[in-house]
Amino acid sequence: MRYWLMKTEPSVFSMGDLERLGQSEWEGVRNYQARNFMREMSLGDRVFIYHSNTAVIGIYGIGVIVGEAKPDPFQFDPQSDYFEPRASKEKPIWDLVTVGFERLFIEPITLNALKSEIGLGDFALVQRGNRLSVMPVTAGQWGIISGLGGTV
DNA sequence: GCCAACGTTGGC
DNA sequence: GCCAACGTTGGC
Repeated sequence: MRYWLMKTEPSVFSMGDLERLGQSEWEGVRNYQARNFMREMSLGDRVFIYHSNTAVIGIYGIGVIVGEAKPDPFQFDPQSDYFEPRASKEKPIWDLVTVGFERLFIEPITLNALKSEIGLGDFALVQRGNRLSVMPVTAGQWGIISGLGGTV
């Protein structure tokens, strides 16, 4: 089993939405590196769910991969913001995975807390200018982050 | 709302 | 293949 982190803007889709729905397809990823990471995901992989562009930025809970990568149907929909004119059903470009709800933290693990944790210097999320919306988390990083709270 | 950092596009 | 221009991300 591997570990990951996925970002979301809570005004679009939040950890609370995931809890309410039980699971959700993670459409709209339009970055090749992020897509390639999604293709590496396996059933049962754990995912930190991170809220960006919000008042309290940080990790709000844990999800689990319940559906592996498959073509994102929104790329075929001209009415969608996620439409991709270069894609066809024969040659899709973008994928999505399905994320299931596992746990909502009582309090988020804030970006500030992650940044001040000495053992997380190599973590892509806390490096300057990082814009990747899907990234791997090592088992060591997962352990450190889990120890920062949230699960209490 | 600002703007630095970054990925993508497209002309050459 | 280079790289300037452009659009987007995301913290502040």
